[in-house]
Amino acid sequence: MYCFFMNLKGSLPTLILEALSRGPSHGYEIASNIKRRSRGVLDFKEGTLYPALHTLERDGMVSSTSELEGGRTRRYYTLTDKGNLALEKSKLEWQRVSGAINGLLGGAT
Amino acid sequence: MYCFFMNLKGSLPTLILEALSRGPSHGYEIASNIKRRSRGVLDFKEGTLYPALHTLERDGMVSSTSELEGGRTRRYYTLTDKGNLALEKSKLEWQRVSGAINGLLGGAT
DNA sequence: AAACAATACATCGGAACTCGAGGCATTGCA
DNA sequence: TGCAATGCCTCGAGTTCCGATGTATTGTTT
Repeated sequence: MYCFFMNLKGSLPTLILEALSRGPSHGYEIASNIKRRSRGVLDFKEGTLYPALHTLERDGMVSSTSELEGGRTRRYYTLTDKGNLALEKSKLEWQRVSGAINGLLGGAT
Repeated sequence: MYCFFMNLKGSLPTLILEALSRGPSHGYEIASNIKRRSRGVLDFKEGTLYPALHTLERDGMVSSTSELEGGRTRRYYTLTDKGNLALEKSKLEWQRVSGAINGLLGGAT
């Protein structure tokens, strides 16, 4: 049964920032939170998530500290002011674009 | 001012099929209709549109006939039954995914 | 008449996003 | 002992999209 993916390229950075706006977190936790809170609809893989986190840090959207907890290495990410600003902008952009698509797919003229 | 693109990878084929569900049309007209009906928010370029149309035809979602009108060559595309089915599926998928993102960006738990 | 925008098609290279596969290591449960 | 879950990472491949470029006609403006 043919169906387009609707990958929503570019939504992951925004979703990561949104997750971090609730407080510092680490990669694995961010991914599982997005999956859980979307009831499994949004399920980004590790090969996508970690590079995205690195890019966000490179661009100053998040900062990170590596910590050792219970034998496991965790890299905790924190939202920066710049990242918070980008989050707000991206939320508006999402509303703008998804609203437009809804208008077309919903049947508006 | 940093802001993520929200390219919405994969939405163009669905938008094309939706445009064709209103009747046969040609590439240039499909693009301008999407732009006009979305009030400029959705503005896919030619380098994106024409390859997408070719892929849709290759996959049997649309069929085309080349016609000469007023000196201009126009390739008219028509939605096939397969394309119509894919459109319905993709609409549901869009609601599923965009709804999930709305849930996260809107502040739901 | 010349210049230009709009219409109309197409292809190509590069950038960006995502996945799958693979690698490495620890904890905890069966 | 084996296996799932946790936790990090990288690499290659596929897909989408844009910008640039090319070709050609129509209609408007200067």
